[in-house]
Amino acid sequence: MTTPVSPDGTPGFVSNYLLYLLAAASEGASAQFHAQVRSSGLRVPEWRVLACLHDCEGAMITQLARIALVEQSRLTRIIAQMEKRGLLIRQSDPEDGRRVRVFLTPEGRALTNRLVPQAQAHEKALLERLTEHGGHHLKPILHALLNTLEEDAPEKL
Amino acid sequence: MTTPVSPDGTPGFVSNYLLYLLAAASEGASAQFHAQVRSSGLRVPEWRVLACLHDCEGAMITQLARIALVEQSRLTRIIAQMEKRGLLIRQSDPEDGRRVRVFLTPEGRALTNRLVPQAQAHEKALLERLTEHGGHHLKPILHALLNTLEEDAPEKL
DNA sequence: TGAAAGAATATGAAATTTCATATAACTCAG
DNA sequence: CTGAGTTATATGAAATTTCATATTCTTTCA
Repeated sequence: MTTPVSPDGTPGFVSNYLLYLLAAASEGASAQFHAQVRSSGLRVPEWRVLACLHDCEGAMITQLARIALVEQSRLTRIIAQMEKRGLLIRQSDPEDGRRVRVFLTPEGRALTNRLVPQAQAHEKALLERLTEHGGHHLKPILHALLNTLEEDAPEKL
Repeated sequence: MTTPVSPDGTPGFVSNYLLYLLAAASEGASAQFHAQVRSSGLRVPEWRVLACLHDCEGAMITQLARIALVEQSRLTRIIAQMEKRGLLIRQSDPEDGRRVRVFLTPEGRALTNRLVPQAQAHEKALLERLTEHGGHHLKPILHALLNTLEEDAPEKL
């Protein structure tokens, strides 16, 4: 997270490189909340799955993988673990037998309903600390970036 | 990357959640360039190490880990692999025998000097596509975010 | 219809990552 | 100058991740 500068103080390439800034911002901004996630007994991708299901119960593995930013075969195993733990269940789609739809169990939903407000509170606090520095620009510009990226992405919905 | 919406079209929590936007933006923005990295025979953390060394030859493992956003023991092994491949060398610091300082080999430097301009070109292109959407705000606000995070971070320099 | 192509998920096996801790080197108080 | 505390790096072992591919089901279209 520390801004890297050369020994002589020259700013260098990395410290102002967009992809570094994005990765560092994502890591840094997430660090505190992710600690809360872990102390709730979840790993980050598991929390992401729960958050996605909060919005989209019954989503397919592939959808969840895309939204949770996790590779599909990895997500399959994560989902399997979470099912064993009783956080969610898989159900094959009667409309299309290839699809597996994922649903929260009551326990999973309870955990999700505890974490989502924590996430929102954390977000709020973070944005408030940024107001003096144009914090209200942040989300809009990230949306713009994502939209721009989707334009030319070979992304199958 | 796809904006997740509920089946009924309700925007949902995730699609406007800051930490999601940051992670998705970072992933999405990096995807194309990281493909170039891999086709140069490097994995992403290896590229990050090279980029850091480009700015800070002779950095310590711990510094590199922090800047490259990689956990220390993992970086130790990545550095070992890169050394075997002849991209860099380790040298223990005569001032302080605990420290290991890392230097590029000519081969490593050549690769770095090929990739850094590619990274810069990619960044430039991306920012240009964002100009209509306030792209010039992006880097400043990310810097502001990082600064804010550093303020209260227990970060040892 | 039924064979080929396409999609969604699962899985084996190798490689990597993580976590805790070991090792080695330094600092400093007494 | 000695030992407790600290810092930097390394490492063992378990767990996870990756990559390629298998499996299962669906769609297409000749």
